[in-house]
Amino acid sequence: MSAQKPSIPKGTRDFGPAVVARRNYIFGIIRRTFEKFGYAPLETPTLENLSVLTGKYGDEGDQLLFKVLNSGDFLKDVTADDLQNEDGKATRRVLPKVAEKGLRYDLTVPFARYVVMNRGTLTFPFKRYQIQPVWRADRPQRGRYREFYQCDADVVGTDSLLCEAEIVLMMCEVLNGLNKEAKSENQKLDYTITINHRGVLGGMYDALGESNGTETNLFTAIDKLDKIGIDGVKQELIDKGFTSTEAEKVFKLLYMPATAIPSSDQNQNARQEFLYRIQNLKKSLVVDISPSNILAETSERATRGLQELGQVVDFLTAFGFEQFDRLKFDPTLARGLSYYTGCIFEIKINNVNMGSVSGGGRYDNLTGAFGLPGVSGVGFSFGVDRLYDCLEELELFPEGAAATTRCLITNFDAETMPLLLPVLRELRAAGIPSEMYPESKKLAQQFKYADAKGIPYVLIQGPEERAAGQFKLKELRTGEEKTLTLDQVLATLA
RNA sequence: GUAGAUAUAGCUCAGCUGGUUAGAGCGUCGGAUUGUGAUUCCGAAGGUCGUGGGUUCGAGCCCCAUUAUUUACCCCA
Repeated sequence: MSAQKPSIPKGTRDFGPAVVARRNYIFGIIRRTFEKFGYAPLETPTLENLSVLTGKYGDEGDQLLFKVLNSGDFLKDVTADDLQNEDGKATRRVLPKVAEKGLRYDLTVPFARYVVMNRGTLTFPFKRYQIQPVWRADRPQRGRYREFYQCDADVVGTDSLLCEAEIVLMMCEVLNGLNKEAKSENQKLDYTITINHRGVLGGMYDALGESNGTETNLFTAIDKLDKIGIDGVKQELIDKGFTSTEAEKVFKLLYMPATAIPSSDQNQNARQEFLYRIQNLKKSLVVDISPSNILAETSERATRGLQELGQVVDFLTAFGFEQFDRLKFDPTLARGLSYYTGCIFEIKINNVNMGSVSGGGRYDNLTGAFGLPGVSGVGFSFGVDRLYDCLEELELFPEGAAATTRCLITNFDAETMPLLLPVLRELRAAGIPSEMYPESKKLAQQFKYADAKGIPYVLIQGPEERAAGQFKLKELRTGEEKTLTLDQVLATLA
């Protein structure tokens, strides 16, 4: 029997020590930001009941769920009739009988489930963050994995747009934090936070009047504007049942001339531009709504959406937010998840070819699916795996993030090694991560070990040093060697 | 689900029009240096060329199939 070649499922990865250290660096910045804004940690099970997961992400989402086969005789409830596939629905019939659990697909739905199950004990508004892996049975490709981490922060139980404003603040704080290590300006993550409102999108649909195309088709088509261009979107709209007149109308609404009130304050300019665009769109929507129809109404949801976007900007201004140049209003932003109802967010890194590294939005009725209607929530999520790929491409990781051990004690021979164990204890007691090389191999080998592991210092006490009651401490980076007493060693390494 | 690309040493990849014994760099191991890494010099090990068929006097190279990986589309973090 030949040994099998080991492998891991596609779309999954091992994380070696150096990678884990750098991932923890990212997690740390995100976690500290969430906590600074008053979010409390939550963890939920890897497995959820399929009844919790299915139907929350649309038909495509259900397809991407990893289902877990029941334990034991998982075929015991399946009948011969179930397996008849003349109608092509055998899979649908059999699935609930053989699998009742699945891997979580995101962190928001488990959170909603948790909120409903614990509504009696929670204090609202409830702010929680959650950093855990999720699984999607997707086709892996650049920046897309089947197992990846999400870092969610959500608030439920308040409609206040302060939450939306704070999401922008947290997004900036995390990305600014990640840019701290940048050695030059063009090494930084050049990020843009895009914001839109589902009401604005809905208002555009309303502005078309009676149409054969569906609202969802309109949203997903214009979301692709930056990818496939005006003609591409137009074609897709027509394919999906819109008339070319309607398509033209959509582009008329999206067309927003740039404002021109230049001043020396870039932050002020960006803020003005944002507000100007909102005003502009508001006018367009009103003017263009079915002028021939006497019963035409100004779309209520559009008005509400634009008003809320303005409110978010006002809160940010009052807070003293100074990065309006990072915040763009983009009426074409749609985002896939169907449960969003209010503001929606997305972060793109402009100088790295990567999908969005963060996204989120408000959902007015997420807990409704679990029997608790009328609770509003808003939240967002960072994709750590994508952020990692971006930082790596820009070489933005701090040096030494990978090293754990600070000092290696060399091992001369089996007899004297135990005599140095008290020294090892003292190093550790002083809070210096240290290790003794476990075998009495030749020194070259032990030095190579320290070098390969990125250990900065090697401590030596051979017969000569012992006779003098001293130690030799070598700093590998410089090659410098010093003969020191133990106290001096501790002082150097501390 | 749709379309393309790739598969050769532990890793990254060369390999010409199909022609003798399969190549490099890095890494690993040994030595130069029996108390010193990285750097320098010398040496060694390491291959069923993804797998299975076919064409040919002859296949790493051409053809077919298959598997794996990967990129783009759809969708998404």
